[in-house]
Amino acid sequence: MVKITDVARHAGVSPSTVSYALSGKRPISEETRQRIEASIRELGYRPHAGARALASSRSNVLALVVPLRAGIHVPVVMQFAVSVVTTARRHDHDVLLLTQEEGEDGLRRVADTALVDALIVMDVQLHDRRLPLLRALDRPSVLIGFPSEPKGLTCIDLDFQAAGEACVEHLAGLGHRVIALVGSPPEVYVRETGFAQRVVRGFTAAADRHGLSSSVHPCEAAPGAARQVAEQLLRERPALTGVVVHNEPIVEPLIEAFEQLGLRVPGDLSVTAICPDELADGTRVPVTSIAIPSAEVGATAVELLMKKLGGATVPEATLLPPRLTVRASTAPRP
Amino acid sequence: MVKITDVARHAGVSPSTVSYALSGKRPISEETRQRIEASIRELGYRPHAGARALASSRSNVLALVVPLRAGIHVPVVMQFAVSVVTTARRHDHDVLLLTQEEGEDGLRRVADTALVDALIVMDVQLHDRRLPLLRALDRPSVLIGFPSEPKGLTCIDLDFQAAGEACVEHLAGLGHRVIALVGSPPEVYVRETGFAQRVVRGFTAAADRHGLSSSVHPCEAAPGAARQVAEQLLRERPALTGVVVHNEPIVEPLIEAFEQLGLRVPGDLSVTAICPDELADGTRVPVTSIAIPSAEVGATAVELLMKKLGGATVPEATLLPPRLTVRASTAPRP
DNA sequence: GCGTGATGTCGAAGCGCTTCGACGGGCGAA
DNA sequence: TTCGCCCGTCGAAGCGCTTCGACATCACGC
Repeated sequence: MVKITDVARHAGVSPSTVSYALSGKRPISEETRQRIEASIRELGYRPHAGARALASSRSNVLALVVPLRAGIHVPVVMQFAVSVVTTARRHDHDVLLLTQEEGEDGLRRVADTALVDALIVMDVQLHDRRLPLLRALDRPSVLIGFPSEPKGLTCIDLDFQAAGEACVEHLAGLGHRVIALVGSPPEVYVRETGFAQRVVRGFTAAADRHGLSSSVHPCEAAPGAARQVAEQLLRERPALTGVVVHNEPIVEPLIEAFEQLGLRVPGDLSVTAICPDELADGTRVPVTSIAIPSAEVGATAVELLMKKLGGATVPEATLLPPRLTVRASTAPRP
Repeated sequence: MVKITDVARHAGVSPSTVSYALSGKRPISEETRQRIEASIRELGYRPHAGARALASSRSNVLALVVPLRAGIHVPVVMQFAVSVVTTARRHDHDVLLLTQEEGEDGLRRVADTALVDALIVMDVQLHDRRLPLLRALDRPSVLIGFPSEPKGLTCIDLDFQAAGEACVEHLAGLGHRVIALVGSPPEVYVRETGFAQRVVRGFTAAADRHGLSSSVHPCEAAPGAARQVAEQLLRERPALTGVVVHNEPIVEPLIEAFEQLGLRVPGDLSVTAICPDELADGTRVPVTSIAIPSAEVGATAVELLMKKLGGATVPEATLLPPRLTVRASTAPRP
């Protein structure tokens, strides 16, 4: 293994000079730097990560805690993770993957052993058990999702309430007067994941504001359940012309159910969804939707973390504004 | 931060004794060990990862390189990753997440800086550009998938050839005489990913062995393409009664296409697939399938790596036997 | 001509841990 | 009784890097 002393000798300088040339923490003459860089290339020098971490008390590694639970849309998690890794690399950091399963002990472990400099925690619940620990830890963290009490933490997510509102605005703008929200499975609300309730809140508030008749319907993430909800809606709310779906797996089945029940989309019924773009684009009738901007959330989370590592203070809450993409599933009220 | 000298002082022993008590590399009297463990608990001691890595030249971190490419079924990757993390933790290791995008430089970087002790590389192609590097690296690695020349490497994957065969055996056992394989998109074969060809080979060999009439049809991963293939099959091979699908996204669309064309599954047509169990179970007609055992592959990959790190030699090729689960989509020939 | 402040470089002291050689005491074999 | 050996423990020497203080050099203003 070639080490910093080898480079120093080869370049005719002291090890500390090499170190400073690499880190830029002290001025080094252009000429010396050139010589050092040439030596580094020639010898193929790579600083030892452990030694660096020990001496500088910075590992240049971020922890990413991913959820395992059922009901989480896996591609979104993956996209998020990839975006975190990519952005972290841009800041010369690597990413350690942890699973929810490891729980608080896992967080404590990687933080206390100085394996990581900072943490990103996905799928934060309203009353997440990890919150006290995250507040107490001596390393910065960023949470994806909003707990009920974000004081002292840094949180980021899509603004789900605004997303719910935006869907309603869009439908209202098209003249719809009777609308429904087909939501996530009941357990998601019980679990207090926050974002599901926020959609409901935004949906209801906007509907009220526009004087629309609205209703909310939790729904299991299975095609059969979608069919049932569709039937129920036709039965109980025959004047319905607008639907907002916040439940990835049933977007397509729900539309099909409506069509099999004789409603054309968007001819008789307009449908909008809050879901990843790939999903909205991949259905037979492309769906007007608000994207889950997982890549953007991931990148922003890393940027926030970098600022915190740099000693800057960042806002406690970062809400990404929803962006609605109009596709083929919505039309003016018939 | 509490360090090993603090523990040593508190327990009335020397730092090296604490170290040996922790690592078990030298005998320590039961009594002393007890005392040390008590001190560790009381002080909340956690060894510094960087210091440990520096002194022992073991970071206890594994690199996991995940693919990004389109056409890869994301949930499978995620499931695999989770399984790797879980198994690694069981061996007191952590997992660093790398993306394919980083390429050879990324591999070299984490290996040369001693950030990781070993590597797991997913989605290995037949003529993967990373192979020479992996062979040359001074740390062990395990590949998921088989290159054309696995000499000097350690590879593991589902035995896709046997999987193709098993599907045919199943259909043949049910009396089917005319069968077809609906495969992956053409570019997958061009890309030389190996596993797709292996399925074809197994399929064809088994069909020949049983004297069945067989054909192979690459297919894009889109519902429209599924429909086209279905029509083509009905037109060109009217006696067809058995189909093997190796293309996750179109399993369901293909079955639907057949049914819309007037064929009942499994009444008129038996369908088997090679796909994740969740997918096979989630369709309207649950599909008889051979699972992609991602969790098992991940766990086994880690175990192999641990053996290699322990100095043991492991087989170059590990092929996981296919397991066929009979569901509702196959029946005896009408 | 001299103090002053950058500028560029060096040497040495750690960072916290592992590991090697050494050593004292107890035990069985001779 | 003595020799040798194993067991349990200690001290010290690193592992490869960063960083702090020191120092020499040079340009500048007065």
